[in-house]
Formats: sequence, structure tokens, C-alpha cells
Amino acid sequence: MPKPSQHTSIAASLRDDILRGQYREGERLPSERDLAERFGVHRSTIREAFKRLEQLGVADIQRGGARVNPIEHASLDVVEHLLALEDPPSPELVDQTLETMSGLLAMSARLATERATDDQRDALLDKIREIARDTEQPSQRASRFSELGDLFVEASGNLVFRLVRNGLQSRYSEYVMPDHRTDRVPEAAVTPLLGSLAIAIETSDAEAASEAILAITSELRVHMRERLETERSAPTVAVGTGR
Amino acid sequence: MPKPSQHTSIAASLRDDILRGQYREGERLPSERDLAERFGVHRSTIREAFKRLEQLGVADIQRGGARVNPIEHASLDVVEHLLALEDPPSPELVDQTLETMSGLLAMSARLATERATDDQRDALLDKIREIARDTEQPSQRASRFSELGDLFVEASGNLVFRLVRNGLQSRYSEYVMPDHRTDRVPEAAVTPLLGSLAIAIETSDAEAASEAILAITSELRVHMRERLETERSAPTVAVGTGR
DNA sequence: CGTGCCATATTGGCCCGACCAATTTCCGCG
DNA sequence: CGCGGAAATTGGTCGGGCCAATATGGCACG
Repeated sequence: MPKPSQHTSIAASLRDDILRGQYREGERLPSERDLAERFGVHRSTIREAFKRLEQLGVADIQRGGARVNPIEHASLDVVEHLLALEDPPSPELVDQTLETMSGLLAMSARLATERATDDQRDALLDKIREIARDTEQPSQRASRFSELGDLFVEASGNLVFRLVRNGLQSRYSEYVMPDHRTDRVPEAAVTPLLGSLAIAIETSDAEAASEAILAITSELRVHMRERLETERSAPTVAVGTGR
Repeated sequence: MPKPSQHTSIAASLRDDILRGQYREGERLPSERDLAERFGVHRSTIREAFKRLEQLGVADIQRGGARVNPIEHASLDVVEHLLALEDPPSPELVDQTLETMSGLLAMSARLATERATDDQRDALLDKIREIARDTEQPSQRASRFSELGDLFVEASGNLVFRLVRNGLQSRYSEYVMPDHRTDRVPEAAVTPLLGSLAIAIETSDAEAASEAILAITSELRVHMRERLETERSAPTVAVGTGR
């Protein structure tokens, strides 16, 4: 576990300030010298952090001053940081993220069903059965779903899909699956859909595979929304929220 | 036209080298001191460039040396640079990009049809009619299509969609529309689809809107593929390919 | 011959201080 | 109140320097 360097944490700090809306868009960020003094580091360290902010698309550095960009001009990569900004994360943004992921996986499933190699197909079917067996704890199950998604995207053969997925992949997955043992909602609805999905793949029915994925992700989305609303009204007791 | 700073062009140069596959993944990049000497700049300038590469996800900097990341671990933002690497760009990658854009726009159209405000709907319809009128030169027409896409994504109300679109938006659009006046292939097929699209929006038929978009983008994709293949076999006479 | 270990060379992380050229800011003039 | 120019501010780059983490090559050991 390599400890983060100063410019990294400074960049993260500035990024979060910006994403949190501390600075209005178009507004000038404090000068490099100013920030250097505040953080108690040398200016060159601030500069390195700035370069990352610029690459992230949240700020625009130029002579005269660094300015904050409107969030819509940022890189897809800000999504994971936006999600990490609050705990629990913003239900709206989570929903938009899942909406995107849902479409992405549906497309991937369609293409994967058409183009997957035999090995890839076998891997997909194995993973689906593994999930359907379901003797695992929720967190395990969540990562299985994530792996299934990876397999689909991989088998789709579309690099751009992969990159988009990278940008969306974040830790909200822990919310997808219920951890309260009483609240295993999605299971009943999802399990049969996994069956349809397997059949669709076996029979090379791309359209059915795509629809099965849409149905599954739709279930998860609904569940996630309820989960987050509950979380909001009754915040979890923070046990060691420490950095 | 603000001239690019040194660290910017150095970062671009290194990025392209990496994307071009000059370094195998996992391989170590030359040291900062080494590169500083090669480029004839101070080490801190190289460092700033490195920070951008790291944020782009193409390299991983750490004590002992900077290493090249596999392309699948990079940010979505590399797509536009990958496309710019060759001229004409790689048909495969263009196709994958359009495939993604196609799905994104189809989802946007569905949502936009459901959720757009009256103003947004009017703007959409206006833009569609503007394109359908078609008395413009190809380049104009291409940017109209791009604007239409923006309107859909905007009206979808999904920020993530917007960010993904940003990452895909690049200059390949010039290839979408034919510039050889003899080769106006997509027009005939696309125009009636624009009509269906308008009707779908007017009648709030989200599904139909989505399908119209899929049909249109499908036409454009096919056209684009043919266009690029032609371009490959009969390369354009380079007029001022300079640096 | 293979292998684990240690001294040493490299490499990135960070700092100091300085100069230049854009930009921005400010102020006095019309 | 508007405007032009001087002064202050700000990012861009440079030179040199120290530290700690990492990489490397060679030696002793099994």
C-alpha cells in the first residue's frame, strides 16, 4: 500500500473542493503561490497537482489564473469522485450511472452473444451459473455480478465499452446487494432472469440476451434506489469513518 | 490561439508514443532526468507532463520508474487521441466509437422523449427540420447532426451521458458526411428517418424515437465504414501534412 | 548451479529561489 | 464615466540540491 504522495492528495483535495461546488464555474482558483503557502509545500508540488486537475477536465490552467470548468466539460473520470463525495452517494447520480451501465451492458450482451469466442461463452455461462447457485454473502455476490459485467464487456470486443465501464466502475457496488439479511429483495426477481440470460447465450439469441440484461439491471436499479433512500432517512452508524 | 506550453506538447508527444505502442505495457518509461535532457527542458517540466499522463491513465508513475499501463486501463479520454493517431483513423476504432455513440444517443432519445421540457422538445424538432431541409454543404450538415446529438443528450437529463459523449466527441465527424459531391449516399436513407424521428418526438413515442436514432446512426456507421475503406486504399493527396 | 541477500546506483518526490512573459488589476487622465 | 497605460499578479520554466524508495548487480551460501 504505497502511501499517496503530496501532490496526489493535494490534487484530490482541490478536486473535491471543486466538485463540491466550493468555487463557482469560471471562477478563479487561488494562485499557485497562494496554495503552496496554504498547503505548506513548494509551488512545484502545487503545479503537479494542477496538471492533474486540468487533465481531469475540472479546471483550466492558464497565465493569469486557473479557472474552474463547468462539470459538464469534465472527463468521465469525475463520476467516481462525484459518487465518493457523499456517503451515501447522491441517489440521482447513482441512478444515472446505473442507467448508463445498464445500457452499456445491454449492448455488450448483444454483441457478446454474437461475437464471443467459445471460451468467452463458456466463461460467461460459468459465471452466470455461479451467481445463480447463490450460496454467498452479498458482498461476494456483488463482485460476481461485476465480474460477469466484465466478461460481457470483454466479449463484446469493443474497447470503447471497456473504457466507459472503467470510468463508471466504482464502489457503489456495495450498495447494489443488500447487506441486511432481511432485505434480499432482488434475488427472487433476478434468479429466473439469469436463467433466461443463460438460455439466450446458449441459443445465440442476442436480442434476448440484451433484454435479459436490461431486466436484471432494471431490478438492481430499483433496488438500489430504495436502498439509498432508506440510507438517507436513517443514516448508518459510522463505525470508523476515518480516512 | 494560445500556443501550447512545453509541458503540454511534451505530454502529448509522450502520450502518442505510448498509444502508438512504442513501449510495451509494463515497460519502464525513460527516467525524468533522461527525458529532460532529450527534450532540452528542466526536469520539473517533464514531471508536469508525467502527471498528465498518469491522470490520463496511460502510465503509472512511482519511485523507481514510470511504467506504461495497458490501454484497457486508460481513461475514456484516450479515445480521441487514439483516433487522431492515424489519418484516416483506424476503421475498427471508429466503428467501435460510433457503436458506442449510437447506443448512447438511442438511450438519450428515449429519455429525452419522455422527460424533455417543452423548450427542449421545440429545440429538438427545430434542429431536425433544419437538417431535413438540407441545403447545406456537408461540413455544415455534420455539425448540425452533432448539435442534434447534444440536444438529445442534454434533454436526457443524464450527466453521465454527457460526459461519455464528451469523451467520444472528436474530429471524425468530418468523415461522417461525404465531401465528394458525387457520394451523397446517406441522404436518401436518412431523410425519411428524420421524419419518423420528429413524429416520434411529437407523439412522445420514446421507443420509436430510440429506434429512429438507431436506424440513422446505423446508416451513418455503414457509410463511415465504406468511406474509410476507400480512403485507405486510395489515400488522399496530403496537402500540408506538416507536423 | 541456483538462490537469497546486501551494497550501490537510479529514480521519483519535494524544496529553494529566480527570471520571463502573459494577464489582470488599478489608477489617473480626458 | 470611459479609457489607456503602468504596476502587480500569475503561470511557465530553469538551475541546482537533498532524501527515501526502488532497482540492480554481484557475492556468499546451500
